[in-house]
Amino acid sequence: MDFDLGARLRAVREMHALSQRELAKRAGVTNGTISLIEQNRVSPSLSSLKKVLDGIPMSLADFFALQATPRLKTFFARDELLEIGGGGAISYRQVGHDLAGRALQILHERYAPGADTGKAMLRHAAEEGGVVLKGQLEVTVGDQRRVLGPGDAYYFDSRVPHRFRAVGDEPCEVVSACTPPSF
Amino acid sequence: MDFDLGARLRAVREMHALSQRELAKRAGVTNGTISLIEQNRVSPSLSSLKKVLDGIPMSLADFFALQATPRLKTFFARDELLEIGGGGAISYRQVGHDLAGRALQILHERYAPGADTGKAMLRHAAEEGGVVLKGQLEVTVGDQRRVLGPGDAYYFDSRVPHRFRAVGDEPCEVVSACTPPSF
DNA sequence: TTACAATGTTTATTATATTAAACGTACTGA
DNA sequence: TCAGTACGTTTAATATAATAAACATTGTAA
Repeated sequence: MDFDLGARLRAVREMHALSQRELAKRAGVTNGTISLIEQNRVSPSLSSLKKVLDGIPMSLADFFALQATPRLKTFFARDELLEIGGGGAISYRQVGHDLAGRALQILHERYAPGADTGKAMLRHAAEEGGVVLKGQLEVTVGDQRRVLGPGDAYYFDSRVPHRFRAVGDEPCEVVSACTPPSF
Repeated sequence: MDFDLGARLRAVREMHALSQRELAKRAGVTNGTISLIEQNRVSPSLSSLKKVLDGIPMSLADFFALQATPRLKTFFARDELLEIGGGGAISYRQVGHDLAGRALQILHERYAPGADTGKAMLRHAAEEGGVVLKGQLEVTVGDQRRVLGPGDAYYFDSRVPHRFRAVGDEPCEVVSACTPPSF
């Protein structure tokens, strides 16, 4: 075997918060069978593996498709987030460095008091949204304008001209997402 | 088994213009083994099936993908996820009202201490990411697991089974985004 | 026809997977 | 502290898969 069948089954089982005995009961096999499979001490018959996956439930196709999934970097520590506008009035921390081919761009944004994306109102394709965490953010989309506070959010077609501006005395913090990446 | 494994193997073998003996030789099994499998008179061990497919050659993922039925309604899987973890332990607010036709789904999520999605979801939505704002969130993606704190983030292919769990004493807060199902 | 080679199938034996039950550990509440 | 429970692991017995070899059929060439 060129992949760790046991480890994969164990990962999937634990992901579903099932004990070996609980899964065994649902699958109609014994807990010992699952234990031995997870330790790679046996190579299960397809009928057994099918029963076990039915108990989760997961299809054989999905189970084996997991090995074909290319693994990207998944977790990012705070200081690993790419600082895009560092030092300026507006700074961005981008979730994921290497965005090539990715379908989403997620940003943790900080606006200094009074910071403004400017009047240019960049137009990029697709859609965009975000949640305000701290401070007050004035959002202008087309002819609509509104000041958002913590917990407020926005969502719009980003082909419409738009603009962000931090108002008030304190810094403003936002998490936003847009698709596709516009950089 | 809810599908005809033997017939599928036979079809694949004949498609490649291989005799049972020729394939057996390449695979390192006996011709009898292949005959019995194709007649569904045995349920092959995974090690045997793997050897046989290697002789064709074809991956297990491809072999089982042949039976894969297109998963519709994956779009609603997220709602199911939230219902399961619901009852107050996990609350969320979706940015925007009607999700239909949108390119992005953005959620502001709050996990009570110990709250757990408890389910590994398989979705057709391509990618997913988020930023932790408060508390400690244990994120499991495939067989990778990590505890994230404020400012930390995650990003992954959401077809991989995944799970979120709030650890520690304080509530956990996250803003996440994912691309919609691809039909 | 005859002989031969290649095909898929079947069978007795051997190897292995699965079961049922026991085992060890850790956690929990009385 | 002591049961009681749930967990993963291990082991002897049993069920099943894999092998090696024989069997049956078909097609082809001498």
